[in-house]
Amino acid sequence: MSQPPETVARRILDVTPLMMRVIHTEMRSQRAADLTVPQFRVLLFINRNPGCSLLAVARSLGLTSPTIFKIVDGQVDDGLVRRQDSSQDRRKILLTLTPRGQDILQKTREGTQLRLTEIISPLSAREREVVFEALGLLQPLFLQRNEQEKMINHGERES
Amino acid sequence: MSQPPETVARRILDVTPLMMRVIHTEMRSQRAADLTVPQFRVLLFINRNPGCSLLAVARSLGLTSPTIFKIVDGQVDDGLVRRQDSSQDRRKILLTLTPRGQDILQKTREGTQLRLTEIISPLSAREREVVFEALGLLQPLFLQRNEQEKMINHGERES
DNA sequence: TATTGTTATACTCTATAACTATA
DNA sequence: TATAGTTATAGAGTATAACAATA
Repeated sequence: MSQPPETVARRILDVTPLMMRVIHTEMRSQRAADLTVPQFRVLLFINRNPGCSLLAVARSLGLTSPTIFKIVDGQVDDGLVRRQDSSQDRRKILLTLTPRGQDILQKTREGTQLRLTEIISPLSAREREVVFEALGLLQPLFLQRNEQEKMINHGERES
Repeated sequence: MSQPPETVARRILDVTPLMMRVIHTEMRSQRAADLTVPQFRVLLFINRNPGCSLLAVARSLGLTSPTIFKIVDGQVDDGLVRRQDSSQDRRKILLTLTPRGQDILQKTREGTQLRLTEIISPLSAREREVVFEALGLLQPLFLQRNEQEKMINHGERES
């Protein structure tokens, strides 16, 4: 009845890329305002953490600062993100979403969510409950892992 | 108790990129033979379908032929994939894994699976069962969706 | 010295468009 | 005419290395 951890891990490895591919395709479609997944994630973080720094974004996404710099730079050009100098610590910048950025974020989220809703529509109420619970179990584990990898990288850089 | 489809969809959208990020990082690490996720998926498909054509790979992954061509071309250069001309239909090529390709695929799969196993180790037996069942429910839905999108693209191209 | 952001460079993934060879 | 593979081109994501400004 109960699955060994390796079997569950294998299934995560099989299914996650499939889901990611669908999410990616939907976000690039015109319906969802044509964001890439990393762009979407950056907007999401800034929306949840207005006034955050560039490095805060990079750390939360598990990416490097040049990577985030380029993405944010493009979003500033596109009028989605506002970049201000911090008066507290003049090395830092403060990132916030523009109204347009908020709008695009919401449209993308709604569009993608709608598509995912269609895809899972064959599930019964009980099956939806199972999926919901499962992802709720996985979320903190993978969040924590992202943090740990960040710290490991930090340690390696300094050694 | 039961979650509406939109809530479940939202959670898929929240959690999938987190998992994908961990999978990506693990595959790029030296432990797992340094493949990208698309490279891994190509090797996986050829391994399951020896003698397949380039377009078969592209369709199964939901990507275009130039994209797959470049990935496969690099893998042929790296000695992971063998590309032969088909004697039946001389437009086609036959793709197979070399022993080295099989070896790298297995090492990558094992390494990534091991990392995922570590990450989910806090789960109880019952929780593992929930995760396993949930992903088993999602897999066919997202597989089917990939196929549908492929056909939609086909239709649009011909119109 | 350490941190924050930035620039330079290089590589991979991805798509569209256009092409060749074959059916 | 249609299909399989290829090439050219362009844009986005990603990392490492090196740098300037600030703390």
